[in-house]
Amino acid sequence: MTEEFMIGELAKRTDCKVQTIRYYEQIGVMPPAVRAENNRRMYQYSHIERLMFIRHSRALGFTLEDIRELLTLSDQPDHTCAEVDRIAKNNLENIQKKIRVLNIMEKEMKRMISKCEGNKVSQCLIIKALADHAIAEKIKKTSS
Amino acid sequence: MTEEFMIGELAKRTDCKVQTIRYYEQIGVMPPAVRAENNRRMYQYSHIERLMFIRHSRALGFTLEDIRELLTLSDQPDHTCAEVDRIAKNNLENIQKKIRVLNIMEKEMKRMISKCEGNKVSQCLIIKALADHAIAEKIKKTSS
DNA sequence: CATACATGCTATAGTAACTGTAGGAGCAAG
DNA sequence: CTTGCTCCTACAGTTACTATAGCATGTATG
Repeated sequence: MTEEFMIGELAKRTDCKVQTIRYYEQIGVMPPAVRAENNRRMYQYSHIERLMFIRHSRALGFTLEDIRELLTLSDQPDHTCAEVDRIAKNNLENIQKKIRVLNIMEKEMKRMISKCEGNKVSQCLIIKALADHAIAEKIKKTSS
Repeated sequence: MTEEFMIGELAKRTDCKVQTIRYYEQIGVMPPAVRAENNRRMYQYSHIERLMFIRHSRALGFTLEDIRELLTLSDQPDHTCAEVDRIAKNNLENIQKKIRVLNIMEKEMKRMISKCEGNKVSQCLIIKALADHAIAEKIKKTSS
């Protein structure tokens, strides 16, 4: 009745590497797989769903710790989703923090590259800029 | 004449942890420090410069491998700075790639959060979105 | 002079999220 | 019967640090 398949098939259907699936099982975000007689992991559709949830969440920047929590919460249908909301908002903030830092980096890199005129290293303005400037503090302020 | 100081002082003056300096020495981006009689690492002003170069470069997103190359190049004043340019441009591209991915993540996260109305987990649209949507492919396309 | 505290040393493990490899077993096709 | 594919376990490697253990040395204070 319920279609069963092995790890390679699950990997294909979720575009996730076999080792990654085994890793997820090991750290407990995927349940311990039921084994066939020959010791091979057997999966069903529900595992595709769960793994998809994990991969989508990862693609959105959630940590595996976040995902562990989200999965626990999604198993408690009557719980308020305030926790879910908190985790999601926290993730959004982290993303925005990274964007702010990267925007500064991008600006600085563009500035440095535009100034360099392809001379010798001794006159290279990129090298000079790296030795001199105070970008580190800017980023420190921004990311806090 | 030339002022000498120990690792803690170097750490303070560069805002870099002591362990990080030792780590940089270990992997060879900082030179093996000259040791005092009591085996302690002794530094001079030139080490501040070099370490600053490293920290600035790291703050701009260069990898330690990039930095290793940049340092080698900066020791060859007569070499053209074409290589420096290439490394810098590559770093800029990596930054821009990350920004593109993070912008998509941000948009998706905002959309998800805005839709959720603080109900029960069973109706939580964040959980539903994580189970369903196809953000992963978007990001895959973008980052390539 | 004794003691406490700060700083230094080495060596090793831990972090995040995988990815890759070694070495071996089972199974189908040619 | 051999080739090739997939599966298994267990462990090492990646990046850039950070932290810890256990010990030695140096300085300041009572």
